[in-house]
Amino acid sequence: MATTSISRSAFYQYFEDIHQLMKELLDMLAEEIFAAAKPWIAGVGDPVALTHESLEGMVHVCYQRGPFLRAISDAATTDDRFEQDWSDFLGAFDDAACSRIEADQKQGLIARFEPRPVAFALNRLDAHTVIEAFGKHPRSKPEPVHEALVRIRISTLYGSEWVEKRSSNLVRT
Amino acid sequence: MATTSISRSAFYQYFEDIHQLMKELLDMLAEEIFAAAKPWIAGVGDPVALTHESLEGMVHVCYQRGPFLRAISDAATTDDRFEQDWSDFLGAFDDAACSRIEADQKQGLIARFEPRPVAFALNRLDAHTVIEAFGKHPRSKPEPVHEALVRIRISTLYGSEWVEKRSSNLVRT
DNA sequence: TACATATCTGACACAGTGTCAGAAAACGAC
DNA sequence: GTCGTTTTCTGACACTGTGTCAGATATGTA
Repeated sequence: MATTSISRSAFYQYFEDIHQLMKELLDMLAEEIFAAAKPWIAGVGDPVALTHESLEGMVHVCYQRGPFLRAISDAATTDDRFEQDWSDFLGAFDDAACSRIEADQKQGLIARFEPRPVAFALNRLDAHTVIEAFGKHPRSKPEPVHEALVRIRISTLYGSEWVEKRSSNLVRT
Repeated sequence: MATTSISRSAFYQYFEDIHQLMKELLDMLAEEIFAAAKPWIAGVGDPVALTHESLEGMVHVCYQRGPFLRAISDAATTDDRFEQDWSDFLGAFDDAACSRIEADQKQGLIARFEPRPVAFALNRLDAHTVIEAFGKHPRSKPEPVHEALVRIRISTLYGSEWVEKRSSNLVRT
């Protein structure tokens, strides 16, 4: 508040409390991130390419909004109510990733394993990697982060042979 | 303090401040976790088996100490000094994982990619998966978490073919 | 100008963290 | 036991962050 022109009291006329401020920021960010992740979540076509595309969008949004993302994630550790909101946000991604993995398993594209713990772990991977890499200035460069996330997700889900194939294709074109 | 028999003031005779309390807890936990992770970090032999062993130990320790781990991780988001301590702790793992990946790349066991971002991402994966899975009661079961972390790390580093091979071996024996 | 509505502010209350002088307890010598 | 010394503990205070509220100020309108 010290850096703004209005008083602390005036703030409470626009937001019920700090929790609600963070909640609205989270909702805005969630919308952007879901939109970016949509290709892999709901798209049709080569799932390896869709993974690449979704992670590219997700990394791009998080690179831009890094400090917001970090503030939101930090707030989740101090406010009991907001912790639930943050958990719901990540949980929605877990559900979506789970569904996609199950669908691809039925098509024989992904090996048969319990999807829930792997989806959970991969989502914590993405979330906390971008939070730590982009949350504080100076931020990491987005490209190496994107490449690492793509490599890990594709190796885990579709097989490591697709990682090198894809990168060599990209080099040739 | 309300749940203890001593006063708040007495606490400050044993610890300089809350930061120092968390720091000592972190140091204790770091020792346990480093010891558990040692096989893959510094061991010789089949790296796939060593990965499995290290993650088993790490998951076991974190399952037991989950609430402590979570408290420590949460403290890092509110205390500037402690944030640095936590960052150093994770950074030490990044360095160790980086070295191991580079060594295995020289031996041709791991594909040639930039090791730092992948090591960073895999460590955030492990850390925040166990924190969220084991940090709050009721805790998740450790076995599915371990299996997911093993699957992801082995697929990413040594190739996804080793995941199924290993699990089929384990079924037969 | 006068009234009504919208917006803002200072003062207060309460919780969390750290400090400090002095009280209480433990110990040792006689 | 009773001093004197050292260790340990406590209540009161100071400072910061969060939220509330009555009343002041600004804005719009007839």
